[in-house]
Amino acid sequence: MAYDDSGRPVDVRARILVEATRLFGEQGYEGTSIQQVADAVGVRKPSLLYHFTSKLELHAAVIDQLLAHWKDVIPSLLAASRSGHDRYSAAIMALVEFLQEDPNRAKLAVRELMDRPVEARDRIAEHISPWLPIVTDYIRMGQSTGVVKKEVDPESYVIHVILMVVGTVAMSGVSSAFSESQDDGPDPLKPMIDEMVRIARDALFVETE
Amino acid sequence: MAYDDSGRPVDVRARILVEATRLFGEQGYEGTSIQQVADAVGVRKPSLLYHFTSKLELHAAVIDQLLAHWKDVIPSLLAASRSGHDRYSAAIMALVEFLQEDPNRAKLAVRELMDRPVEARDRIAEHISPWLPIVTDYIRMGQSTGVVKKEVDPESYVIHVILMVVGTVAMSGVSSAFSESQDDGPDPLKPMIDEMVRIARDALFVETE
DNA sequence: CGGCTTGCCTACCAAGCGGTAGGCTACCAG
DNA sequence: CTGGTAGCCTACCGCTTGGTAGGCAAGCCG
Repeated sequence: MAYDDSGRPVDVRARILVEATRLFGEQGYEGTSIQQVADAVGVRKPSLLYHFTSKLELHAAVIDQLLAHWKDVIPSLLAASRSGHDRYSAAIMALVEFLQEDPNRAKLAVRELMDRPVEARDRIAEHISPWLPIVTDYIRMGQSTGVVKKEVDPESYVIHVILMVVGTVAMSGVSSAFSESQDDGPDPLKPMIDEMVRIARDALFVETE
Repeated sequence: MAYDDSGRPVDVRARILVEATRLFGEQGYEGTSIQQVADAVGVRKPSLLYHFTSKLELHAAVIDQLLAHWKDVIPSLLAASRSGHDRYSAAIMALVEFLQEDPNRAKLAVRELMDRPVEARDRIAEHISPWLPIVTDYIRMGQSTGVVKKEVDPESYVIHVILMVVGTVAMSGVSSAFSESQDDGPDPLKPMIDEMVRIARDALFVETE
């Protein structure tokens, strides 16, 4: 894919996808008109509809692209999480950073889960569930070697961690409502993310103090 | 407030609020037309607009009602969580049950946080933050008596737990995508909720095995 | 050259949106 | 009985929506 001087894709179709992802994430599918997307890209509405014959097709393309991104990131996360506390934390941090690159990814995912639960469930079953056993098997292995708490329900645990990460990034816009005065600094989300990693770690591994 | 034989409010205004809460939760604000709400209630659109002079006012009323519910529930949760592991778990369960009564409460809250982060932040600061110190002070007290882990960041911890509960209920429609075959039974969400309570507990209290 | 395809455009459409005007009925107070 | 108000209605408004028809310039290919 080609990019221009300011890092945006030259290809109009790709630029439409970028703006649609952003706007769908910020405002939701129903809250975004294809006119808005066209304006953001800098083309007329019928030109947009030349590339994506309907709003629904545009939506499908946005989701496909998001899942394609996931497919790239997941294997590296799996590789990173394969040994002990530190690398496990690093894996979660990598997921956080992937989502924080563009917080609309997280928002978009959350919206999708609420707006189209049935379709979202099917897409999860197709694209994400296949690698779930890799993680849960590994957790069970840790349980048998005594590294991981035996009370952990592997499937539920993994889902909760993912939900917590996605949720935290998606709601980042409101996090400052709680920590009243200390909202300065470059990354006001950092204490939240640190605590999240700690929760996930403490709930998984047996104490070794 | 008066109710008819099937438990629905007789008062039209109250019935509009019930249906609007449901539809805004299921489809979002932009995804719901006042025509749909009117149809669900069984009145004409202008009749609805007689009770709420605009769609925005209807939305504000729905959110107000949700917050009023919260205000009733929070004190009982606080009272329940005041002593040890078991009652802490019970408090989380009470919150889960409050949200599960009508899952659209959770969905609505999540949508609000994403769609209007600024306004949501203000409302949280007004209605919910006042209660936060009560919980965090109690956690800090537990830290000084050695019951609660000293690494816990009280503010972040509480927010994560709330986020996890609300998120789990809001996404309940897709949870069955992961646990493939065992989705039978009366409450398929139960293992998820049990694991959530365990995560929250293990991340808070020091181990006493 | 001539024809075809690609990519973007102007102009337009029916349908649905949030909201208003104004009329009708039932009730309640003077 | 009379005037006012509450509650709901039919009819309508301007505007935006997703989507279509069709034209026009540029480039590719025989």
